[in-house]
Amino acid sequence: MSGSFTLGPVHVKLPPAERFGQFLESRGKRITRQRRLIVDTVFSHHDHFDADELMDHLQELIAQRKVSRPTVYRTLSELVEAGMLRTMTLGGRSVYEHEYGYPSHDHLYCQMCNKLIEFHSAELEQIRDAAAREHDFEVISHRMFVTGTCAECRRNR
Amino acid sequence: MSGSFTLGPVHVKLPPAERFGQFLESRGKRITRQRRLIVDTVFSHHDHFDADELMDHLQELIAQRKVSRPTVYRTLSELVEAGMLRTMTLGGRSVYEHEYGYPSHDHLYCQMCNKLIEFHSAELEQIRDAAAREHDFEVISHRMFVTGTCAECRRNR
DNA sequence: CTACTTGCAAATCATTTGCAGATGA
DNA sequence: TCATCTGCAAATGATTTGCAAGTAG
Repeated sequence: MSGSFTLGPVHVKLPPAERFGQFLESRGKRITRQRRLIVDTVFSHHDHFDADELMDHLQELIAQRKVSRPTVYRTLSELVEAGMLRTMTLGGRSVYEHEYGYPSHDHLYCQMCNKLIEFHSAELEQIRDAAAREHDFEVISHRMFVTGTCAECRRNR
Repeated sequence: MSGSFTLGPVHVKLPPAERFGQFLESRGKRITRQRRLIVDTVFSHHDHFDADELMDHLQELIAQRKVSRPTVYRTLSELVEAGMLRTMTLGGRSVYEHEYGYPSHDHLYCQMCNKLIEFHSAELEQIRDAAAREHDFEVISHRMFVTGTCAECRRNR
C-alpha cells in the first residue's frame, strides 16, 4: 500500500506510557517502576473503572508489594492532571475513563444495572457552545449524563 | 383580568412543606418538627447548597438542639427520594438543588470561582431523546455540566 | 549525590449507623 | 399505645497524608 517514503509522524499518537512520561518530565517528576505499571494497566482495559477495580487488576503486584494503594491513588490523580483520564463521581466513589486516545462521548446511565452506554453527538457540542456564548463563558469540556433504564433492564422488569 | 369565576386549581403547586407532607404520609412516615424546619429552610433559598451550608442556615436550631446533623442528612435523602431535590457531587461532597417548583436546567461550572450558572435548552433535550432512542434507552432525567471559565474570572486572570 | 517516591500506618472527613429515650398519630 | 424519630456517640470507608527508607537521574 505504500512506497518507500513515509509521511512524517503527524498526528501520530504516542503510546500512553510515553505520553505520561513526557508529562512527568515536563514537571520534573520521575518515571518510576510503579508509575509505569499503573499506566500500562490503566490503558490495557477500555472500561470505566474505580480505584478498587484498578487494584484488582494489580492484585498480584500489590500482594508482592511492588505497588501500594496510596501510589495507585497518587498516580490516578497525576493521570487526570496529565489530561489522560477523566473522572466523575458515581455512588460516592471516583470513576475514571480514558481521555487519551479515546473519542469524546457522553453517557446513558442505567440506574437498574449501573451500566454506562456511550454515545456521541456533534449537535450536542454545538448547543453547548451556543449556550456558553450566550453567557460569555469559555468552555473547557463538558459532561452529559442521561439517567434512565436500558433496553435489557426494561425487558427483565 | 378575570370575572367572578375561577378555574379549578389545575397545575397549582403545593407549598414544599405540604408536598413533602404528602410524600411522608404516602410512606407511613411522620411529619415531625425537625422535618418541617428542614424543608422550610431548604426551600427558602434558591441556591445550590451542601449539607454544611444548610446547617449554617439552621445553626441556631442546631445550637438549641432542635435539629441535629444526622437528621439533616436523613431529611435531605428523603427530599431526594421525594423528587423534590436533585443531588450531584462536586469536589467530594453532595450538592443539592431544588427540583420541586423550579424549572429544569443545565449548568455552566466555572472551575476558577466554582460558580454554577444555569441555562436551559429545549434542543438539548431533543438531542438527548434522539440519542436515547437510538440505544433503546428510556430516559428518566439528565444532567449536563459544562466546565470552563466564566467571563468575570477571565477578566481577572 | 539528593530530590523525588514509595509503602506503611495513621489521619481525614463527609456521611451513616446503633441505640436508648422522645414523640407523632 | 407503639411504631416511627431523634440526638448522641461511634462507626464507616474512600481517599489522603506524615514520615523514614528507597530510588531515579
